[in-house]
Amino acid sequence: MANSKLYKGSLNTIILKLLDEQGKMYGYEITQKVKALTKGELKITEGALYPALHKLEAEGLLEVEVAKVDNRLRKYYKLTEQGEKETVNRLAELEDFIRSMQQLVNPKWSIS
Amino acid sequence: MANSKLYKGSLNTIILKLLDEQGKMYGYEITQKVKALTKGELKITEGALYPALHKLEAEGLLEVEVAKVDNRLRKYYKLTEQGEKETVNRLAELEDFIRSMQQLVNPKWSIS
DNA sequence: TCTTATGCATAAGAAAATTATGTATATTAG
DNA sequence: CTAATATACATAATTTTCTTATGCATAAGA
Repeated sequence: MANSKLYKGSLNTIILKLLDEQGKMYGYEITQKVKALTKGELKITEGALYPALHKLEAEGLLEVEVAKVDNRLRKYYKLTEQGEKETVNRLAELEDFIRSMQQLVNPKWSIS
Repeated sequence: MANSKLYKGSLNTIILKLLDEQGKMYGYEITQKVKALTKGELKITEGALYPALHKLEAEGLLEVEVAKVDNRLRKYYKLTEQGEKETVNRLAELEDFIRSMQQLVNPKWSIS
């Protein structure tokens, strides 16, 4: 994997953002969605994802709903009310961060 | 600090990039430069910076030159030949990463 | 029938920060 | 004059957040 060491710290925000726009998602679905959106550039490993989901749930930002599809288990996660508020803050922070990174690595880029 | 948990993994590349364009810099100067470039958004802590510089030096990407200015010590770092090559690769990787993050958090943004 | 895909989970270890110190000199403000 | 801030380096303890390696189980495709 190319960017294996790069996205530390932003995984939680990515999860929140995806749930915010998709309504509800299950773990495996999240890994596939990220892979698709970034054209394979970013791959979320299960070892990172599941603990992250559990932690966000423990923090009260997510809630779970278990479903059984095709005899296989799925755990759908969605934002709680508190989760929606936090998503706004964390997304703003992440966007600022991305802007800052751009400023550092390539000041010629502009955002429109 | 706002983004304290966000820039993990990219510090090394930021250091390399700055040294690439500035020629040589010393540690404290790097912290100030990053603060200035990002308008205070990103603050590199000394606890992160100095070990990172030492590690990059140990990897053969940086070389040091000690100077005394105003009776105070300064350690100027600059890229080795190998460091310049690595900078190209790591910068490209970081730029890809930034693009991917944008794709995830704000697909409406475009880069020009 | 064997591999790949789907779907969850956790444990061990590594990487990369934060936080808290420590040392020392120079400058600025009260 | 003296206390606080800025400059300049460094490291140790701890925490956070990943990677890697497993493990279990069902479904689909070659």
